[in-house]
Amino acid sequence: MASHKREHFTAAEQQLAAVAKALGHPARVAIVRLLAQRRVCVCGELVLELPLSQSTVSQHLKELKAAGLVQGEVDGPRVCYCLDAAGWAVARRLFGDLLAEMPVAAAPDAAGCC
Amino acid sequence: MASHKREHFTAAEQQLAAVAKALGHPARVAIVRLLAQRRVCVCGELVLELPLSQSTVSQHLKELKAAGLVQGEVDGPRVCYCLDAAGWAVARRLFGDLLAEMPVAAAPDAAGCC
DNA sequence: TACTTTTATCGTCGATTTACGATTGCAAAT
DNA sequence: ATTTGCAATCGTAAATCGACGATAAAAGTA
Repeated sequence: MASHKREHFTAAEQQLAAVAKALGHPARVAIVRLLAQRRVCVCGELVLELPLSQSTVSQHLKELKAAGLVQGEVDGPRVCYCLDAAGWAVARRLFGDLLAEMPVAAAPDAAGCC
Repeated sequence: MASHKREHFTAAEQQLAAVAKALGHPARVAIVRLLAQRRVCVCGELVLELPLSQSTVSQHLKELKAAGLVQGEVDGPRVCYCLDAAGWAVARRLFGDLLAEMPVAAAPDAAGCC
């Protein structure tokens, strides 16, 4: 249906893109995994585990916070970072909805494009 | 570049980041959804559905192809794009593995960070 | 107060992304 | 062979990203 161009993308598309973008860097994937394993929690410990400088890690944490995947609470002189369960619930829903629309490789070749 | 702390990131982390990055733009999310709905299939039709120029859409398709989520087969003068089921299977596994590590909001507050 | 520790922010740099119009290439039709 | 139509690529410009060192801010300690 050759309709007119859409002014914007849907809210779900933009939210999903935002979360996916936050996970679109190996360092940020590594950070959330480290936080999930509870092996580390404080920014300084993350720096020790990652091949990045302190300022770069802090920047990645800022982006993960902006995406709602991580939250940090001040604990004295340091900051304790942990995963935001609510944010991950949203991410689960968004990715789940998208993947539900996508093809399953039931048929081996299954291309059958057009 | 001058990184000398630990090893780099795992293969899974890099693969996941690559797929997430490909989905990290609303236009690319919209494209795969349009392809999934089978409403459109050809580049030109995608252009009509999106608020982007032909060259920009082609560029997004190229990135989705590079990420293994889309494949295009030449069909006469036009190109028929379709989702790559194998690529989506990989994406499912990568995201599934990551989400399996992430917290579920079972416990309401559950922060209990440190 | 002064000092230390920890993290956030600033400023900068190069690389990449995003977008576009214009051009090229390719396959079918004339 | 020429024309037509669609898609990929080129070239370019603005914006963003990713990284770093340096510096500031905040909190505890001496």
